[in-house]
Amino acid sequence: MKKGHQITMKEIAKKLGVSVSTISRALKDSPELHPETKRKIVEMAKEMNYQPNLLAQSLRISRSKTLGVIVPEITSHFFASCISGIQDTANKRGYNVMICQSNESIEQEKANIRTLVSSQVDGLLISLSRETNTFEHLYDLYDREINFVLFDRVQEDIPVSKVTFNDAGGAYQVTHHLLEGGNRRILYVSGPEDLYISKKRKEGYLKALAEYGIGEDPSLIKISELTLDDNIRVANEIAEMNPRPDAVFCMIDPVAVDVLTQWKSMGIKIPEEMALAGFTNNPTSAVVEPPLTTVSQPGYEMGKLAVSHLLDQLDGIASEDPISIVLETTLVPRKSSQHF
Amino acid sequence: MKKGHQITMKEIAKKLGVSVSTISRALKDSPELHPETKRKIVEMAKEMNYQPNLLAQSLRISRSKTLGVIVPEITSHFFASCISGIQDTANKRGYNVMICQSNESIEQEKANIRTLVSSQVDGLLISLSRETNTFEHLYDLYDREINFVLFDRVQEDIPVSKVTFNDAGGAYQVTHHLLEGGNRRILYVSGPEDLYISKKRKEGYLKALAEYGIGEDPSLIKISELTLDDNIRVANEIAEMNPRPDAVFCMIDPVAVDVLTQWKSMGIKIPEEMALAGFTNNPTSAVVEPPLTTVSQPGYEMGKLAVSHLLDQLDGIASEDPISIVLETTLVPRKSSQHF
DNA sequence: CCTGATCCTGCAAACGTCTGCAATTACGAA
DNA sequence: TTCGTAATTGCAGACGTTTGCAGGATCAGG
Repeated sequence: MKKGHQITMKEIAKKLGVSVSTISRALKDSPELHPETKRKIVEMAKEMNYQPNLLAQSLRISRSKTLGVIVPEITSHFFASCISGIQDTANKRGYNVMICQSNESIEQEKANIRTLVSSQVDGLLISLSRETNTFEHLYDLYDREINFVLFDRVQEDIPVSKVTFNDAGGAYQVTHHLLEGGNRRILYVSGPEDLYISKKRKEGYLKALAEYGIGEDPSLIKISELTLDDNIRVANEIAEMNPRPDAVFCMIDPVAVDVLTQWKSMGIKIPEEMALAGFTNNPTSAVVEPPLTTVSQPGYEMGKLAVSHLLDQLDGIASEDPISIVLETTLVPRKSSQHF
Repeated sequence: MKKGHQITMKEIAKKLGVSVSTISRALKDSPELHPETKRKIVEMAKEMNYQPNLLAQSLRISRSKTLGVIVPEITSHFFASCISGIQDTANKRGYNVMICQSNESIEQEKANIRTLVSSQVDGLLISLSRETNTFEHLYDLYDREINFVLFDRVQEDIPVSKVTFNDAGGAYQVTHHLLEGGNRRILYVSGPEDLYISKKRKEGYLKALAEYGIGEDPSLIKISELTLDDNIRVANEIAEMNPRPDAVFCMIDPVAVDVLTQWKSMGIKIPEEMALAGFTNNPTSAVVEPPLTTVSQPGYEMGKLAVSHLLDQLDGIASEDPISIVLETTLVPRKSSQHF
């Protein structure tokens, strides 16, 4: 199987004895062309199965009609949903999408940015990696006036548009729910502390506690590296606490699921012995036993909004000033939190 | 924020008072250049933060170093894993990847092919949509000598390379496992009959039965459209059967999970009343209660192999003759199948 | 029959890069 | 000093499109 050969305008032109410019005009339905000529060309193009060379086109008009997307990992259901929303919306508006994953590595993230920029994408949608705690590469994009929008895992200070969930609000909802259920000693399992969502969700957690007159108790905050091993470590540590907390709120569902599984293997009964809750509403959370109380974040919607705003910026519809879009989350109460 | 401006070779050339061709040669480390000139240029390029315009480059050499990927849906964990494998491997070999989803629609699939071809991808990796039961668009690619490889959801007759799982083998494994467990009346929940995997898995199911001297029983085969509603319908139908089957083997995990959930809500005990098994080993299957017996398909590996072979073809390393790579699956026995 | 307008089409340059070839310079040897 | 050769650089055309401009044809009106 050899390198496929694509029909070009030149070949259509030769076949019909007209110039390439005429072909070009015919195919974009220019009004300054004789209808008959146009008809013949369009017909011939279809017959020869002509497909425009987007590369050449992009080069000429210096717009690629392509967007770049960088997510930490595609295999996460949440990010996959975001991507899905981005794709569908971008396609509807005539844009293609190049997707990269940083695999939670800042170096990979930088490399992704480089290739996407080299590929002349018209704009970028970025969700930062876990490792990303320095932001020169983003400021660099900013300085070069390359359009981009941050979503979900954002950096707050940089003056570009961002789409986030109301993470603090979601954490507040779930903590409040646990408090209402009668739980008072509520433990928060956080991710690494410099993560945007770690901070925000802790904020909401503390706010809910405060409303019940409960102050921050360092012994009721644990930090996991978010790996399976570390989640198990945390689960074990909690199991050994004396007294144990009434309830445990994990920053993300996978942690809660790992903790739950570990506890089940130790014979700890949930929710009888402790209440448990997560965050994100992964598909998994609905089917574990007991079903996991969590907070739902519509990823598809987030992707859609992020890309819509980026395209509005590119098309000059949106104002040039960066905005911050905050999506609300919804509490999904399930059996795992029915402790009392 | 205005359209970002990229540094070009021309600007470096002007700044240094040399020609563009010299810049080009310096940047690709041509040996026919004075070392000193080369050094100066490379230095200046770095200082000005020059990034090559991949579009122009691709146009010039008529190779885009980009591959196109089409999957039915990104949000499926299995396909996300494939994509991940494809990405990592492609990047390692200097290729970029454009990902599209067909959303299980043949029209979308065709549209995806069109845009990817227009984008001058060097090759395609395609997993067919559920709707795809006509294949002109693939033969068209073939006729135009565009390299592509089919994976997972393939069409058998078309003379291109394919990467699949031993679906029949996997179904055999799981059916055999159920038989060994003492089950005899084993019901198979299939997907739409024209689907490649529906057929293959049925094949393995029947083969295992045959080895136990059991023939095909049409009343023990149900077909689901693979939607939630239809899975529930099937679950109900099975529940109402009299006598019920000993065991149920679902073509894919999500069906098994839906069925399980429905049965639990009806108070049917699994595996006490019936054994249950799925296929694919989704993350969900490990955490449902009871954990679901299934067959694991390493998607990351599949993606890796598919893209490796495609790149080998492109680079002329692999023979031009299409090959068929078949990956073996592994039985993952869990509690849901411990009926007797 | 002339003039001007209108309609249609082609020429050529441009987008940014690569590369065969020609041109220039430098250098050593005779 | 004069060549020949090698080393270094530039020119120009190409990849496939798009588009401003100019040119040719046609036509109507005077």
